[in-house]
Amino acid sequence: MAKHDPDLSLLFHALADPTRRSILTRLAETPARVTDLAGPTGLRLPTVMRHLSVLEQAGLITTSKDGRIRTCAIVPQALDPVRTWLDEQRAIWDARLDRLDAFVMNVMKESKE
Amino acid sequence: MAKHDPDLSLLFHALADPTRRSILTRLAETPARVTDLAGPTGLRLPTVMRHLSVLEQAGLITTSKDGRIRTCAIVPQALDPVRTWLDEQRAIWDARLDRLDAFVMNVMKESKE
DNA sequence: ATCATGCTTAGCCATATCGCTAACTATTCA
DNA sequence: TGAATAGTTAGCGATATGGCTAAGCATGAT
Repeated sequence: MAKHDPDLSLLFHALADPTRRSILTRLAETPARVTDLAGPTGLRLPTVMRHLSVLEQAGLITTSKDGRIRTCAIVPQALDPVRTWLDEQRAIWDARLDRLDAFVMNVMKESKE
Repeated sequence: MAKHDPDLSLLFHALADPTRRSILTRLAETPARVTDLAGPTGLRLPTVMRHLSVLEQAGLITTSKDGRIRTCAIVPQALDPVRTWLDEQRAIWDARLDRLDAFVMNVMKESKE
């Protein structure tokens, strides 16, 4: 069985949370402070901090601190591995579509029990 | 903040595990029985079963039982929402790239402390 | 009828996740 | 200097995750 990129696990896991996806969407608009990000979520600061740290460890955002203010911004190319994996899978999956179609037909026939 | 598709959470979460991605890759080759999938992973059957159930709930695979044998197959279009989300994000992220570039320059300057 | 095969269920254990509060540090403003 | 602001750290509790074993239940072969 194929070896699989650990980075992909981090990325997918980071993207699996709705709050984190909101944060990303918000950051796509413009960089923002931690407090700015906490506001719309209705979550407490430490909670948001943790989400940010997950996003940062996955490489999806960068943060930098100026005085007491930490500013967060997306890292656009961070989604590239995900896109690549998706493209690879689509290529393989589509290549087998004919075989799969036959199988699905079989399944549908069988599941009429 | 935008509302986010719960299906995406299921999909991303299902994809976040290397074992599950291996299973998907294996299934892309050809449909397989549960035992066939368990073999290469080195995991026990109940463990594999759980992974399969996660994949099935995310809509990534279908399974059907013929006699005592359960056969699993990928659902090719299941990745579509992921791809759509990725495309949307890229559109937004790229649209802000100019602004972001300016910000990143700023960050790099600041982080030279 | 019996036995092996293939899957399924129940349940245990260790760890991770996601939310919180409380308390702390560090900056900025008055 | 003192107080407000922005973030951080520590740690709690409930739940989810990912692995396992043991035992159960069908089905297929002898």
